[in-house]
Amino acid sequence: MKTEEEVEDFILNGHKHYLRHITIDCAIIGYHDQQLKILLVKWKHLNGWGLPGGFIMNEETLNEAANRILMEKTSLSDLFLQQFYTFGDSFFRLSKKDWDKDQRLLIPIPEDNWLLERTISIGYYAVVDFEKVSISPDIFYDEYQWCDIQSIPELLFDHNEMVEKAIQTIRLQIYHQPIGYNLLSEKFTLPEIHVLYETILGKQLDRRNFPKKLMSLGILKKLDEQRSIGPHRSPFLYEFDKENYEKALMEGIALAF
Amino acid sequence: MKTEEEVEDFILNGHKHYLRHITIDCAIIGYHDQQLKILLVKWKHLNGWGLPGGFIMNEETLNEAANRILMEKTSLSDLFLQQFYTFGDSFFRLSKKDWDKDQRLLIPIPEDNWLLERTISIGYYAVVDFEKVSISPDIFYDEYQWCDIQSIPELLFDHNEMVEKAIQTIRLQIYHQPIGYNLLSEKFTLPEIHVLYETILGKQLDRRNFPKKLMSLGILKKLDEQRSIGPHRSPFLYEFDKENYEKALMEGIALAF
DNA sequence: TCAAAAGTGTTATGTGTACACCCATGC
DNA sequence: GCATGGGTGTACACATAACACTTTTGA
Repeated sequence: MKTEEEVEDFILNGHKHYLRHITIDCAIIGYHDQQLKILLVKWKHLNGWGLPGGFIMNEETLNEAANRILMEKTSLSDLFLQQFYTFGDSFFRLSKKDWDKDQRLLIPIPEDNWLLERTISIGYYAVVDFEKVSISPDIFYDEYQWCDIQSIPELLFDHNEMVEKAIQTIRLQIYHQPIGYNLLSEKFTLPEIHVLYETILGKQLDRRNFPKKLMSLGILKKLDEQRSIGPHRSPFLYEFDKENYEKALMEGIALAF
Repeated sequence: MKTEEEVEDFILNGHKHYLRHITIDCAIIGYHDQQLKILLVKWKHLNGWGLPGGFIMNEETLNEAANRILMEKTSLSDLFLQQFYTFGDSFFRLSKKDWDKDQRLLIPIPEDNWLLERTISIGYYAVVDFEKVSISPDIFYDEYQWCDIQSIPELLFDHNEMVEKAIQTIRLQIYHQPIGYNLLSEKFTLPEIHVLYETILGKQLDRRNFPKKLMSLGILKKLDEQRSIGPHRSPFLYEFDKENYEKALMEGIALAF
């Protein structure tokens, strides 16, 4: 959606192609270099920050919609996307949207437009390498930022609650969901995956116990290669044991409700 | 909704009072006398069984809607209701509803009526004592049954998937959510809560380890009373330690996403 | 030879699991 | 006294957590 005509059509006729009252919002957690960040976008006409989101098309599954929205915002596809909760209880979700009249959209949204109706939002999360993500500008969002997870500002609507719940969920699922597939190269060293898990969990993990745990879960396979990393001892390379990880994933899905 | 006029108004004007495209379906698990059952209703005009459900009113939170729907179907209130997943990916949820033309409703549903639109459904579960539930007949459901959890027939739409996921969730959350508050009288014996947990989990639990676990979680309080149960030793009475259970619940909510 | 980073094993502690015998009650 | 069901404790296996020294590498 780039041109003025497309936006006008979306505002006036979107309700013919998208389901009303339902949105998907994505908590896109970015990891790079021992930092955990979340992708925030600035809503042009609202002058505030929030999560990227969108509507579901008539002939699209939820999963497809979440992937499409993620693709549109980050240009990444085939990520591990996970539904974590559906939000409809907060004060902001109870009434029609009373958006700032001082809208800076190309065309104003008419009163009683479908975009102003009350929405229920389904939350999905993804964990990505934020160095590899290129944000596509969108007509509704004019800025974005990777915001440190520790210092999230006040967000629009109930998006703070969403972020909190997304991070809780990721931390609970990290040993049973393939978080990490998209963050590490195919072969990686123990220290790499170690700091990744430390960063996501927000706490230190013992350097000797950590590989034991991963090995006992059977999701890691030690390779016979080492990586040369300068004036230091060469660490061994590992890869995910796909077969076993799939199995853990199945049990994890049972865990994930 | 009882009279013909009310139904006609619901069909023709419901979209003014309810959110379109979103439903709530309730997996109401019933327990009594070591049996686990699920409440199924027969949809009059579809000639098939499914879960009771309903739409969300314009000014209602999801939680309120789920409670209202449960109240309407079971006449029980103040239950522990828990959202467990939102369903929108199955084949049945992708297209408009192509309901049997041979409708046995009082008035036929017009083509392009809001009730025939595609819906996303938010699943909630509750666990109740099925002996204490009196089902209110509904104009859309003409029969109901408490169906044994082991032998669930083929249900309408994706409701089999919902039931499965609901039971998975309950089993995962049983030690951290106040499942049981509504099933046992205020004071109960160890054997009573023991068979309850065995029934829900579908497996045997060691009679000596089980109380240890509940005690170590701190959710149980032993009382100084015993109950006389005929020609046997009198079992001690217990009650839930409300304060500690609330605390467990808080952590459980974090667990429950 | 030095600095930086990787590798590795043992012990203590707690948690989960398996298991069998005695006690109380009413008939 | 007997049948029925309730109550209790111990031993073992396993997982988790704490902890420090040695090896490799390249400059």
